Amino acid sequence: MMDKAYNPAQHEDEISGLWEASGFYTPENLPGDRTEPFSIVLPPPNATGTLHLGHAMYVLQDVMIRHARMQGKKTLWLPGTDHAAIATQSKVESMMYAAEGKTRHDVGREELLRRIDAFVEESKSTINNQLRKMGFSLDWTRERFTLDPGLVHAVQTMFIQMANDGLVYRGDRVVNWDPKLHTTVADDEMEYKEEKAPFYYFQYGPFVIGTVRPETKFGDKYVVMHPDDERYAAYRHGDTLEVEWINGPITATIIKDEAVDPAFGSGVMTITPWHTPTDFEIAQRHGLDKEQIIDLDGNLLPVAGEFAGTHIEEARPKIVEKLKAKGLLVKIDEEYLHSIAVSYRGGGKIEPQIMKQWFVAVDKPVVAWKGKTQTLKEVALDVVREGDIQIVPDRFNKTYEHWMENLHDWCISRQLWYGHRIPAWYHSGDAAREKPVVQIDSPGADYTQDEDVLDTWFSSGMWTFSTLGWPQKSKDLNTFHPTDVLETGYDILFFWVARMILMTTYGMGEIPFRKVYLHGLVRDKFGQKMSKSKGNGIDPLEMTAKYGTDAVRMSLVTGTTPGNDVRLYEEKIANFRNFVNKLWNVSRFVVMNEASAGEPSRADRWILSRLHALIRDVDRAYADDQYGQACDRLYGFVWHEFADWYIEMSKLKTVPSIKQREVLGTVLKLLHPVIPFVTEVVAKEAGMVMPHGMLMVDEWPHADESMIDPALDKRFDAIQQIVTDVRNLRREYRIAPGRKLEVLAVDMPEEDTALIAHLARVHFVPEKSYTTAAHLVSGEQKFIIPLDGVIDVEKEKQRLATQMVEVEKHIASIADKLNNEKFMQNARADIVDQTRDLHAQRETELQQLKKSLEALS
RNA sequence: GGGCACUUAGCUCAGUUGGUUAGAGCGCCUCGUUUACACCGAGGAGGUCGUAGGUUCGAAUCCUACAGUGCCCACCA
Repeated sequence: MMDKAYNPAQHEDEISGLWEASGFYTPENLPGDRTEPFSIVLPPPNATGTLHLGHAMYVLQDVMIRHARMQGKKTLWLPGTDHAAIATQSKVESMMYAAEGKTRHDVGREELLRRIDAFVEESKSTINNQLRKMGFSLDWTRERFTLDPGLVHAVQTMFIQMANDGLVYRGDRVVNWDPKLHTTVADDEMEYKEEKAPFYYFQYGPFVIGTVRPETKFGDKYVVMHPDDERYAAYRHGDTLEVEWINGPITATIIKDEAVDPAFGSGVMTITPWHTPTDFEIAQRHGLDKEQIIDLDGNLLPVAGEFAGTHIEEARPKIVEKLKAKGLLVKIDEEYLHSIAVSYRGGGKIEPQIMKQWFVAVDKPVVAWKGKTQTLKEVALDVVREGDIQIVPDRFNKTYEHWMENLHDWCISRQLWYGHRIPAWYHSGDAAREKPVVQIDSPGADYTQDEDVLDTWFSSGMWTFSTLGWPQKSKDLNTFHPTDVLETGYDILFFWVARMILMTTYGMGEIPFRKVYLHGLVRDKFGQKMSKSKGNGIDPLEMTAKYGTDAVRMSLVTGTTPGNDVRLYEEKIANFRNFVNKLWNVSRFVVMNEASAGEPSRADRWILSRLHALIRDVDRAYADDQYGQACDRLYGFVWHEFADWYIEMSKLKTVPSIKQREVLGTVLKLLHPVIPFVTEVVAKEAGMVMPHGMLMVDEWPHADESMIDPALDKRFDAIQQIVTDVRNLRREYRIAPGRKLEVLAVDMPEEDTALIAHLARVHFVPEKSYTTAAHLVSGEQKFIIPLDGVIDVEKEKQRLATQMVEVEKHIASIADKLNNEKFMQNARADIVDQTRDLHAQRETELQQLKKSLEALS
């Protein structure tokens, strides 16, 4: 027997168990003859602990998968986790440091990796439990991890293939070095912080140069200015001059380059190619020398002379002091505001360095695509521009293109221990490590492997196909690749989505997915971003325990639109808990009532009309990726059409409603992708006939548009309006509930008046009228302008005149029948006035309309 | 500096191709316990749809400008 209120905790585990035991999460086990595949790979959460509410947005994928499964598709939703090299290693390192005061160098590579593995195992199991708890229909038999042997093999294969094609190369480039974490950091793993810092102006020969970082200036022997700068026209490119500098005289060379902004400072600068990307580019353009000034720990090198070995922060004021003593300090601007780059993860100040690193060449034409040999970048742009990949919402197309167009070669080596170790080997005789041998196994005893690991996005870039068996030509790849949708947050469009497109078009020769659906960020009560690193994530389990998984799921789906942020808070979840309970009770009512037989009533035909309109609208919403709208529509139908009217009507014994079960069954199916638990429970309780006894694999309803009857819908709108009006009338004039109220029937079929009579407890007096007396009495009279544009103005006027007479008559008649003092005195005058006003208003409208119609013709 | 989005009820937000009276939930007020549901029902108050122009018979919706908010990208020595 069904309880009065739905208790999620009582059912969810059982239902989960049922689903999993069925094996239907695995496509091969699905019933029926399914040929059309539908696949999604789960964006792998980082194996760094637990999931937060941001991850709960995965629910959209479950909605898509469950929907497709009910449509009879061969559905695969593949789960897995990401080793997230830098995030995981730094998390374990900091836990280790906090607990034992040990660093990775104290325990060594092997022990650290052992600890990380243990931590990751625990994380994975926590994460998987959370995913199960959310009711996600993931195929656990295909679970993957980016460091699984198969995936390691795939990553190595890809690296080697790219190296052979010349797409992966080793070179000296400026990289973002994090002196704290001792690794390079990707461009998009940095963030900029505003900082106020003293800006120093120094005399450099005849010039004045400005800098916030005097400690980098030791080796500056190039002085650069814009070629068109009139002030320095006397100096020619390549001229040399002697200048007095920090540690004595130096020979400076004049360089003219357009990168210099003449309007900034003096329009002259000296450059430090080793530690500034822009300077590096200038140096490359002119073939200038580059010299390292700062070491990897942030200490000054011998070039600094007396300052060698000093940390830069410590050295800076001393250098300024020295320059001042030499009379080279011109002035200091203390209010200078500039932004400094810090590492996303560790928060260390980024120090650009020239280092030997591995790169992916994005501008090298080696990718065979659509019969042409193109660059990685060109292909990645092409697939989006040509619509092979659709980005939802499409405004992100521009963002994507802009980013892709400006992409530089991608640095993929990281000085970490955890991750995919680079399959490159150096001979002991090659001290400079300039001739790496790229292959999986060691070429021999004289070789040592590269110590670095790959950027974690290198392996996650391969996620759609490495998980399906690549480089083997597996059956899964054949069936499920390209995947149908990639659903993820817009915040990792660049990090991940773009890289998947680069890697997959090259590696597979096909797109990774047909559609990218980007959701917004889930923000907390205060609009704060819930992020992996900030640790302000809310535990989804807490909410599911309190309000039920369905309520959490629905509150994440309803009211969300693609690409827009979602704010989630407890009241919202509570509201959907109420909805779930409403559905439960509607079902309870239906189940408790014997199904009646006979001819469908007008109410039956109405609810079926509404139901099929609902299916149509939900289908449209799904097709347009408007999941929020689908939910909204379902919410409204269940509560305000099915429960408030149809069920209420069915309580009147005189209005048989025999479609209760049918409607309920359809509604359960439509709601199942969003709120799978309660719908599954109710379907069982209601004894619905389902394949394998499970709603999960039942058929998605089909919208029969011939069932939709707009005239009937309109009629019922009117009926509902009249009932409401009459109820108001009753209240207004304090007519006792027991007392019958007589109103005029208006061009209305017997069936309708009967319904109104019951719902509003009125007695109808048949009489001809333009509209209903109930409308008139409650002051709700409205004139509808026909939209077909065919209006007989004279006839309409005539009609209005007649109506005025009728109105007077009606009012007299109603008043008599009501026999109510107050009504007699007040209402009568009011209504007559009101009707006159409307009459006048209508006249004006008609004149205007006439004019415009004439103007048109 | 470049780009994108947002601005609708007290709060959080829907409103896709312009079209009857701009919606929902929460909150607030009134009434109500008729056995599906108080995790409820009936009703109500509350909106110059950021501002100013324009297009149109008709604009929250399209166009222009402006203001405020948020985000992304780039970054100057």
